[in-house]
Amino acid sequence: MSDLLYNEESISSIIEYAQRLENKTIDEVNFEQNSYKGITSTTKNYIVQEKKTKGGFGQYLETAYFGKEADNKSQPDFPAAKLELKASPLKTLSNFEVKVKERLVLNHFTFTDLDKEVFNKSHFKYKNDNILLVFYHYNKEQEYGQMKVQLADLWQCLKEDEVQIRSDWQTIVDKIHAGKAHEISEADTLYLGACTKGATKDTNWQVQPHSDIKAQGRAFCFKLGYINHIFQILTQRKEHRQILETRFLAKNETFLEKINSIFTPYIGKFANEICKMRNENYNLADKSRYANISRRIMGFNKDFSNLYEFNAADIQFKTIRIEPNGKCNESMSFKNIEYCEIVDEEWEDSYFYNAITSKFIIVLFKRNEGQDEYYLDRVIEWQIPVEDYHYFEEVWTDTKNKVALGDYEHFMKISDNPVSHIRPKGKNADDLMFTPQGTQEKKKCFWINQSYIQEKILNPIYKK
DNA sequence: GCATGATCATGC
DNA sequence: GCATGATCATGC
Repeated sequence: MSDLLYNEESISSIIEYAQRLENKTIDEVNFEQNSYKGITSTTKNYIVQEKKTKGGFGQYLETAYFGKEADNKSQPDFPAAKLELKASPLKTLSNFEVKVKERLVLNHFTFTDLDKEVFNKSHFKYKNDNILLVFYHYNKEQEYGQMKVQLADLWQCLKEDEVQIRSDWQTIVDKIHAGKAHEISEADTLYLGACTKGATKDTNWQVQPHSDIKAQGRAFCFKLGYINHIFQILTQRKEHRQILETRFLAKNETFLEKINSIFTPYIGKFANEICKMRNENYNLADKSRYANISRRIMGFNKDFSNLYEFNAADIQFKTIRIEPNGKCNESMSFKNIEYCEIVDEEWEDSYFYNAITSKFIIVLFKRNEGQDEYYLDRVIEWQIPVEDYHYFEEVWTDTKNKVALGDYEHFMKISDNPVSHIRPKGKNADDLMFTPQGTQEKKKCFWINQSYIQEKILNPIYKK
């Protein structure tokens, strides 16, 4: 007890101790501190680093730095301070932007236990009220003690985002109450998710209280978009910047309510009329003009980073044009594939998985028979049905495998899969991106098939 | 008519 | 300069 370099009962003492790691590695700081105290050897039983596993850094942090026994207890890691310790790996993209690599897995639960809980006395709240997040640069070539820590700070999810976290928690519990634990999806919720565990996914089947159907065991997690948002917020607070702190929603207001109120004045108006009303330029040469009108109405900057809730929930904001017969002509594109990234990703931590399990808000512009111009028809919410995820996974896995093999010519086509395909998406055919092989290839991205958008989004609304 | 490849204004 | 969110153009 007494040889700890921090006070176990004090959140601020533990955080101060954790922040000594910032911009350093665990081994560096341990060495400095041991030298200072004149300690030449240690009796602490550090984890032997044989094989790097998921969670390995977190265990090393807990034992080698905080001097604790790694355990699986259901209480927070620092019980006296009611503080949970979590390590979150970072990665650096090809444009040098630093992003969180994986969603953050929190406590596991059984459906039977969770069925009986109320939020205020929930195990989730008990364990995750105060989380000390340690963000570190994951590098598979390095030992845990050599990986650089970038940021360590406290995140109090209920203090920051109580309404949404409560609502997400309740959404998950309500599915258990309804005997639908087997239908739980990460797309049901915005910040807090209920995720399956990758490795044991196919064997971990559990009973649920209100149905005989077995369901995959799950854990709470901060969805990838939310943990990235937390990382941005904490980084900005550290730099005393406050860009992201403006809330989009009033308390208890839903996205759809807020969005409908913003769009109401423009419903039924043609695109050029909307621009006139808003004193904006209407440029027919702009291929994204409908999307740009929608985004300007919302008051976004490009990546939502001025709108707290959009950023936190990683909302997919899309605009579709609909023809007089109720059809759309185009597939839907996503970000370019980072060839160097995808080969190291796992499906459930990939950008594309994150996108398809996010909420979609879709602005629909429509054209009637005899009209040349599209008018703003409505704004809808949508999410991809969980039973279709495996199709997206097939396309993603096929793409990852082909990139790993250096085959950039035979990605899946629109006719190869009912939901998704790969297509070019660059400035032109000379717009290239580096590959793991060190070569450069045409920029391409995942697309959701036009036929799938037609069937799942448009037919339910426009089919006569 | 549709699948596929190519392209472009915008905003940061 | 570049990613984004799309639409356009071509050829079968």
